[in-house]
Amino acid sequence: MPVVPLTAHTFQRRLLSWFDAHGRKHLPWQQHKTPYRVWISEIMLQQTQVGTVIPYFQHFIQRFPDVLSLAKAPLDDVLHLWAGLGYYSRARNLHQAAVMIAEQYQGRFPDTKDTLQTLPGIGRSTAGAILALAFEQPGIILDGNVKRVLARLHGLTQPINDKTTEQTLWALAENYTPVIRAADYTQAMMDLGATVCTRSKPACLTCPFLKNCTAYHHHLTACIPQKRPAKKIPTQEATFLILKRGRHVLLCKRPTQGIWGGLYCLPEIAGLADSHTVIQYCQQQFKLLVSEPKALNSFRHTFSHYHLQIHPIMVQTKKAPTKLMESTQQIWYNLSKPLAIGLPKPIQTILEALR
DNA sequence: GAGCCGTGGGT
DNA sequence: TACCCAAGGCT
Repeated sequence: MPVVPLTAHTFQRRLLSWFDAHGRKHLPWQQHKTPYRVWISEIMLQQTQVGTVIPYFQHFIQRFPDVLSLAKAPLDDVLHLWAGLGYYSRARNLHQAAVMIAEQYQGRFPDTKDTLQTLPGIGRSTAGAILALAFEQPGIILDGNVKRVLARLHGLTQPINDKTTEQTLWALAENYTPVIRAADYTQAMMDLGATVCTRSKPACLTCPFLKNCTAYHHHLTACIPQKRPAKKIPTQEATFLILKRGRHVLLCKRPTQGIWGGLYCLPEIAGLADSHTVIQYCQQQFKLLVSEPKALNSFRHTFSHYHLQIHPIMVQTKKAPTKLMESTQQIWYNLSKPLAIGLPKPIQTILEALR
């Protein structure tokens, strides 16, 4: 039994019919749809699951309901609402893009592909998504969902991240993208990938393209998309210093580049530091005399490209904070009155335990 | 262009 | 446990 061929027009018609019956239409960013809300959701959804994004989206929109409110806000406020979501360059880029829209486009959201792609954080696929979802233009998306659907439909067994495979997929995505109902089509492709053509255990028997799917007919569904060779990630160790003065804890702002860029963190000593090293460090870095350090339970935090074994160690000081020591780079964080700043997830957890 | 950039859920 | 990877983009 051969695979039934499919024209672009038939694909569109059947996908849209499926969407009308089974698509998602009640996600928060689909209500009161504006380019701004679509943009925020698309950035949050980069490499992040829908269920994780929803509460962040609600809080973010409540605090920054439009581009101008976002542009006017301090970056620390933005990072505060982003804290825990990860990939913090997204938040920094979002803020910078909001400033650009306010200053260069008079607060009017850009509506062309090329202009959108000049904004930091918006690449080819996100630009296509915004065009389609917010402006009903035939923007082309190629995210993980679309790649999986198209690769299976066409039986592409090559590694999904190959350059040539990528080009093939963009061409296929363009071929299928309709001129009308661009928003529904785009949402439908993502919904099909997210709810039917899932990575594991796809619901092929409910798929509108069952008869047309090369992967299904050749029993290749489980092999497509082919997973890239897994690279093992290294483990690093660091000592995180919990430097307490009464109800205050010392936090340092991290540099913009690198992990947790722009967020506030506990002072960090590379490797596993012993008591003597910690006392010496406090004296040299902060001019503080501290009590005998007390090591807390070590735990592991995993990033996208390495593990970090964290060794928290607590010390106390009685010295009053000086004006010299308080700066935007270095703050005494009041455990009883949390500031609106960005804190990495493991730091949130540690501070929470101290409350 | 390959490495960098977070976190949580699924298996 | 360990590994995969999710509505990617930037350098």
